Amino acid sequence: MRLNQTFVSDATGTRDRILDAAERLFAEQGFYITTLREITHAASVNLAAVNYHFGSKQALVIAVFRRRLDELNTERLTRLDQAFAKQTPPVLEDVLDAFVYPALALMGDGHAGGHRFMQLLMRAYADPDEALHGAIREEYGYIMRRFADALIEAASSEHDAKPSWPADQIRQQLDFLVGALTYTMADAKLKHPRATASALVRFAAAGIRGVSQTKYATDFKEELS
Amino acid sequence: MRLNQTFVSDATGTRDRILDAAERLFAEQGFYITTLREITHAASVNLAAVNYHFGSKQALVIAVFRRRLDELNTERLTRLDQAFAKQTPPVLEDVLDAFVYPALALMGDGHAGGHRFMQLLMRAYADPDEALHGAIREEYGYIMRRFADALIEAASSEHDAKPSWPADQIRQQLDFLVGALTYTMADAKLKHPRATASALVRFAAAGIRGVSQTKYATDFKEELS
DNA sequence: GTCTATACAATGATAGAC
DNA sequence: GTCTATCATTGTATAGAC
Repeated sequence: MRLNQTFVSDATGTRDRILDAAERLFAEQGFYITTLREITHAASVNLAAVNYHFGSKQALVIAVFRRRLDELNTERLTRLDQAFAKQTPPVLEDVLDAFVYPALALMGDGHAGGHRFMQLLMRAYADPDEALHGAIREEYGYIMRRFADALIEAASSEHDAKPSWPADQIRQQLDFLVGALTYTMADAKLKHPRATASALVRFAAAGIRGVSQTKYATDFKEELS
Repeated sequence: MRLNQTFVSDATGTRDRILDAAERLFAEQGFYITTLREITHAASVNLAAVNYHFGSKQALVIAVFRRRLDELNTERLTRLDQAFAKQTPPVLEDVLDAFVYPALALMGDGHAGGHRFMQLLMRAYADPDEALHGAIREEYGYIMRRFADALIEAASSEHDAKPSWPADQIRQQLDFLVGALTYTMADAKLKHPRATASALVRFAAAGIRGVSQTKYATDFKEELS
């Protein structure tokens, strides 16, 4: 597959040029405002080429997304492995670092491209498009399982007596972290991304450690809806 | 102001009918997919009525938003006052409850309208539209200040000796909470909203309490970007 | 002041020639 | 694989009726 590169064609293929242009424009302006004509003009290709290569604008969005998300999550897994190599079971903060830091690394030092990608990610979460949702979930499913397992190991090892950490609770707390990370990093006015990421790791670690020890229970009237 | 109700007109005014229809359709489908023709058809008004009453589709989005957000934040302030009435300085969990619970209350028991409003809120955060951003910030600014102050009071009172809680840190942690709340509640597959909200309050309380005591410091290479 | 009918430029998408 | 031509639909603007 993917042999659609002709010998007499341009330096880079049409498909890749579309992806690059779309990524930049989506980041700058958002999905809907950006028109296919803008993209194809910036990529110096014909308007119909988008529909030929990707099928629709929606599919192009997903393709752009998948590429970056792959990169982000690969980096996360690498760092997770390093955390385990350093110590097994790993330190809780190291696991959280492995999840948070790569998102930060996308913030290309002053280029401010990172904020925009986080905004894109947030847009994808909030988007009513189910196909886009599905693609994200698919891309994230494995990562979330790996990190949830790692967090359970790390947290459980701190409590000598306790047999195991409630898995559902950890998964829920990982969701809290994803929300906090995405929301905070998407903020265009964020001043010190590194300090913020560091604070988030400490906050999440304290939250995970503290919940099991908390005596105070905030019970809403009914527990199940 | 707002006396645009004629005696021979329909039961409800044109303006309100547009708002109601737009709110429902935006929630179901999102901002961009929903057309003005859909809205005006559902509201049984003329297409041009939208531009007459609101000026643009963008302005309509903001108007729909402001109405619900007002309601949400008023309820939050009421509960915050109750927390202070019960005990001053208030209990940390009570303050967090006052912020989290009203978002939950929007989830009209089975009607599932709450998830959708939270999705709408997330969409608004992620939207590249600066006018919408500005309207949200304006609506939220006062609330965030009030809750940040309350959290500082609550947290500081727990540490007898320590003079005051770092204000910037609390504000940052409040942002973490907003992100986690919005992301989690927007999830369409959320099973037990009440239990989740309760867990979030405990998580955030532990996070806030724990950070100051944490010895482990996750320092990224450089602290300032 | 409110509302309606209508027109307009720009959009995503598609068919068919090359 | 690529391009030109064309389509229905979109948000918006305007002129004029009540």
